[in-house]
Amino acid sequence: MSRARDSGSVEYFFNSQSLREDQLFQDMLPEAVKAFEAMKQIVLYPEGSMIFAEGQRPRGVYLLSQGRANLVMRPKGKRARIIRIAEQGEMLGLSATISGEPYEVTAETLTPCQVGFIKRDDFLSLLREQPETCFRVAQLLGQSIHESYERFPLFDKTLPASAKLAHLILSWCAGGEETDEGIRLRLPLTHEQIARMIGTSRETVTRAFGEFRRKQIIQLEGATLLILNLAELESVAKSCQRSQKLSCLRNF
Amino acid sequence: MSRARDSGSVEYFFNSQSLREDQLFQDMLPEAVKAFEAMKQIVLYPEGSMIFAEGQRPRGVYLLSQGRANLVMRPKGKRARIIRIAEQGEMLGLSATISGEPYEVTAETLTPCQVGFIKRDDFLSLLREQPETCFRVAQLLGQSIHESYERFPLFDKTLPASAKLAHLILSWCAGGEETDEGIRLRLPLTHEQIARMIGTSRETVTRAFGEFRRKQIIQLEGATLLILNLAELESVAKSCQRSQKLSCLRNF
DNA sequence: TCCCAATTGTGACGCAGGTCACGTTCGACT
DNA sequence: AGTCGAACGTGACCTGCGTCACAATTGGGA
Repeated sequence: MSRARDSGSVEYFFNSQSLREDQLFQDMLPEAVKAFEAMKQIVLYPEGSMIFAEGQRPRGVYLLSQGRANLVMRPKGKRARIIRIAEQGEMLGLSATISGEPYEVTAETLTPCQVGFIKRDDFLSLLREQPETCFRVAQLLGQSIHESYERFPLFDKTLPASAKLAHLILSWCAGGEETDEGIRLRLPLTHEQIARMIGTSRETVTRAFGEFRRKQIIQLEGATLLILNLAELESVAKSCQRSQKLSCLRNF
Repeated sequence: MSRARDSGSVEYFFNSQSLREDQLFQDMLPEAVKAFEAMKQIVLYPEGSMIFAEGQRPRGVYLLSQGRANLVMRPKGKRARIIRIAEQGEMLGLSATISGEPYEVTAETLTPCQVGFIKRDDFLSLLREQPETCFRVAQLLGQSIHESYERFPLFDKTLPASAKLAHLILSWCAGGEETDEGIRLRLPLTHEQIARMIGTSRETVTRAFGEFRRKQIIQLEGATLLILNLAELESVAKSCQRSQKLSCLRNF
């Protein structure tokens, strides 16, 4: 598929900090880790295949050990909304597996993926046998809730599209590389994908990028993004929607 | 404040099913419940006061035993967005208390409230002592994640306002009373509050209600809402945004 | 090297809905 | 019953952005 947007060892910056397998293993007793590994079975998925779909009864948790996957919601009849892009090391389907509710999102592989799978029953009984692990999982779920609230502005209708794009870019900065010109980072996403992450159209994303470039806020060279004016970007992100121009004028 | 919108024994239908104290107690060992109760301290909040604010380091969990509270996010400089209205019996601040992340939302009392409070350290050590409770809490968090994804359409910009209102109304139906005319339920919210739940303006809510009434989908008498045509309401909720009229016409 | 499909860039147009400005109705309290 | 503030109802206007259409790049494979 496509141009060389994802060639090489791309590192994503805006992935989940919490739902990572290593987050779970850290602090875990060695034998717990061993039991965990023992019940894990490895499955390979080709690019573009579906790991699970929203609405399905939860079969268990998936550990994305290799590859990258899209987490989307598809309100029927509409373009799928990208909730998040999951990177290697993440656990998928955790909340559904624990609560027994259906999977909330659909996971589709963006690259060939190697995935570890643990059946729901096995996972639950492991949690009951290992209170430490169970506690850790509860913490991870709590963090994951926190992260979804942080993503909230991206879904907020009342923000103008440029503010949402600014928000998204800012969320990537953490993983960027500081230079004396500004923060430099790789941007291995098409405008189309970005549009589906912030709930807008491809053209609007293109135009917003153009506007940022004109304002010297960012600079683009291929898939490399250079943030020249972080402060201004932050102010755009906050820009509290519609111009109050009119109200101001009226005061005269 | 206000007209008699909330006089009498109002029952809300669209509250959380998962973050309820009784959900937690169910299946809990009697002594666990007792330990739980023992560390709970009761606090009274007058109407309009704040229980906790988004961004604050978590002090502990709050059990809303009497009264009603607003959970809002306030992107600074903008009208607060109502995430959910919490009813008596709900636990607030659970995910933040467990994960240690700051509270994600602000909780403000809409009526005088009686609230039980458990300090974070106490709560955490209780979870470590009682694996059963810990497991139960993890399940509740999972369910709570599921519920937030269900609320997702309300935040989706691409849906027209009327569809989001329809969604919201549908989420109330579960608690309604079946009659031969349709589902009857109390609607103790102002248009302004509803607007802030679906991210639109007060006027738009008023107009959407008017449209539903004209189409004989609903009927309003004071704060009582009668749903005449459930099927039509569902179809409005799904109405997949912008009219494709133009594209259709072009086919000829 | 050339070609081609996938991306990016840009203008034109239309409309949903935010905002303002009013008028109307409701219900609580005196 | 009269008053008054809150909530509801409605028209006018304007803007952001979705959509369509088409041009200009870009980079990987033949």
